[in-house]
Amino acid sequence: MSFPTPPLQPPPPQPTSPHPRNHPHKVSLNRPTHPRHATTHPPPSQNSSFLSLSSSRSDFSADFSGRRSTRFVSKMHFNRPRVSGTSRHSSFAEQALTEASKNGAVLDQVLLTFESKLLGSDDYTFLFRELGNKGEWLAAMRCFEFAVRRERRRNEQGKLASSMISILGRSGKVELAEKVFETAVNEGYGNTVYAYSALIGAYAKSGYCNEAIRVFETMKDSGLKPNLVTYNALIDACGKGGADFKRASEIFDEMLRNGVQPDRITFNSLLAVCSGAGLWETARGLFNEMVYRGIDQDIYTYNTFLDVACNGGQVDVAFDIMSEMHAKNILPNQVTYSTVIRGCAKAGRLDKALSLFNEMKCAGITLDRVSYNTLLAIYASLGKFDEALSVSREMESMGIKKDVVTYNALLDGFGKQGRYAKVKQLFAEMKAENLSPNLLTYSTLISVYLKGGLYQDAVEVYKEFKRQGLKADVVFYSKLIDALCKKGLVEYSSLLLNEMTKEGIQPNVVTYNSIINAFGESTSNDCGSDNVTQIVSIVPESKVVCTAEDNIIKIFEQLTAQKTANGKKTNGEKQDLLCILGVFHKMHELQIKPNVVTFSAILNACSRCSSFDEASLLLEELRLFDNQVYGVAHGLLMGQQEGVWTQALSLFNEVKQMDSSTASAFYNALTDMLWHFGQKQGAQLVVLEGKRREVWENTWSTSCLDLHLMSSGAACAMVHAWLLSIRSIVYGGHELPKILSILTGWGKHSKITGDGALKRAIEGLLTSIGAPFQIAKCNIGRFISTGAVVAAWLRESGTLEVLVLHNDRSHLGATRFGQISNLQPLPL
DNA sequence: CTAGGGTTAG
Repeated sequence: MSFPTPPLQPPPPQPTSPHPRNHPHKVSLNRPTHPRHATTHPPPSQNSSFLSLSSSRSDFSADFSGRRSTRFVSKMHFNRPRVSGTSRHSSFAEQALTEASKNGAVLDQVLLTFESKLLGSDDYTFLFRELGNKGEWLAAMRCFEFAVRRERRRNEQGKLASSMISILGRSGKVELAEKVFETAVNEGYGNTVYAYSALIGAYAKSGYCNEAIRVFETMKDSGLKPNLVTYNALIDACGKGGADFKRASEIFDEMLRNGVQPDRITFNSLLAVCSGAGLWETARGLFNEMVYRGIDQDIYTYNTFLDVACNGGQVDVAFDIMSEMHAKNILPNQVTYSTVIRGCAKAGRLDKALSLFNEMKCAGITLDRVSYNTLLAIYASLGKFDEALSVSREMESMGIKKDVVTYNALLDGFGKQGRYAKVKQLFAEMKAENLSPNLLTYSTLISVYLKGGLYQDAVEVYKEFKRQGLKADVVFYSKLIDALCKKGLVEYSSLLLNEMTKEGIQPNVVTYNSIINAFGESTSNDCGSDNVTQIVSIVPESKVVCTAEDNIIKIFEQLTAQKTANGKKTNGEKQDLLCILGVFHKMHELQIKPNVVTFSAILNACSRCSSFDEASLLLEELRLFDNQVYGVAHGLLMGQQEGVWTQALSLFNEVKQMDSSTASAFYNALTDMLWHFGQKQGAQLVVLEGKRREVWENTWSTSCLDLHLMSSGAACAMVHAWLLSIRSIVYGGHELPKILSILTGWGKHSKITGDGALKRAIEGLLTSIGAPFQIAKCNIGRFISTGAVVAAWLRESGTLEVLVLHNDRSHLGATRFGQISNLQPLPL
């Protein structure tokens, strides 16, 4: 057995209509936002009163449910004190708080002293809320219990319990909140809408959407009628817990059916659901719906709306929204700015991000902790360490101490540049400042060390991580798996995959995409059969009896011992491609929905494969999973004319909704694959479509062609198209600019970093077509020529012929042979 | 009951 045979029976999904909804031409390219664990969901509701929103250009296809990663929980701000309107407590309550806060104070005594003066539940609520806000849970709980015990009236006890639950919930103490709730119910004062709503809110804050819904059902079963606050809390839980929009809209529908009118907060929370799910179009629909219903927008609405726009890569729209805010006199605050700035940075518009910081300062908005960390992270990720460190100094001079986020950004930045000494120094400094490294700190460090081959350091950090009692999550493991894949150590990554599964942590689409990427890199990697078998045949139950010794430590120590484990050479590319099919099946089995990144990774693997048959076979097989997406890739590869292009355009529309780097990766991968297999005209069609949709910024002017963000295949196709357009300028009787240049950059964006593949490909292309360009003396990433020389060349008789591209293959079946012809063609 | 910041795939 040399490689795992992929299962032959077709998987359940029907190629004809993967969409339950009404989009016959809709392509099911799953967008890469917020990967989640797979869970199953009920079918879409038929009687959605949200029809106007969900059936207009909806982006439901993007949303294949499940829980999202822990990052959303860690993102939440606990301990944010509540801004209360009118205070109902007496001055005695404040005195009691002062007394209780004194050093050495015994709370029980303070409570007894003030018992006669405190005026019932409002005073006690004030007291334990303040204690809770200070993080003194035990004191808050004792105070609450004291208050409940001395209170006779049931409804007052109920008030106390609801307040306590919501205070605990806001601080992330969800278990304590549960306990208070249970006790309250058992003792007969917890069976109120308020207590239930508070508990739902507590679950919401911690991202436990399913639990919130479960409690909601229990509440209805016990005969209580949910009110506006209940529904709002529940929708909030959907947003925080990563539920899909469908789920939230079902709650919304139910709310309407029960005659509860949604308010501003309802809509703000619905918008937040869109933000998590990456549903820009839906968010726009909601925003319009608010206007239609006469519900005023506030700063929350706008900030959330901006967040959705930025997450969807719609930075220009974000600017429009900001001007709308000004017009409506809803003034942007720190949240507004840090949201949009981050959006700019994500979209690669750094100049704009930095100018927004200036704008912010000019507007008199002082940078806060988040703003500073955003700025610092931008610099750190660019490797601009002087600037990053200067931001951290400015931050401290403003009285904001560096926190874990600051350090994590610095560690990541320095680590990515291989500045290990600096990494170690920062890590020590962080601990010296009494900041506890968190899960992210550890995964960053371990990944940095693995990538650098510093396995011993990786082990040390991992051991420390274990000593801290932190629990690894899917992101933690995925990061390490990716690091190992990047080192070409697929077999070690598969051990980690096994290990995480045994620990009960399900891999997600990101985990698998890392692995698929590693398969593509076949020449430098060991993609031997054994590890692949492991990857596709993970069994949930533990095979190894796990002793006190941690398996990950064993794996890392093995690495340390072997040092360079890039051993045996693979049996060839054919095997790699079929391995991908196996991985794909495995993903399907685990209900992990592949997305556009999976698609790009697979196409990249095809581009590295010399066999057309293998590539087309793989794509054809994958049509069984997703005929629309892989049908386009396969159809273009086969040179099919009719039908495919229409479908391709609809695929491109889908991609256009995604952020620029996702979109360009997609176009790069698809064009590369087509170019690689001689479908050059097809490649050019795709690349021009990408250009038309501005996937690569500023690619094209008469005097300069900037290819630095493109893959080799895309760039080659683009060069042809550009030269042809220049040719028509010449033949139109116009002058060319004095200097023409073609930028390839330094290979920074190449799939294999720093190898200059793009530059070499363009150099080869220019030579082969006889284009008179030379490498510029002052810039090795630029080819130049003069307008006159190029014009003369373009006028030569043979030039047009070399510039016009053709497909090696056209029409279905023309070049089909071998096993492929034995396969049934699938309906398109 | 509502808003922004560090992490994984390309």
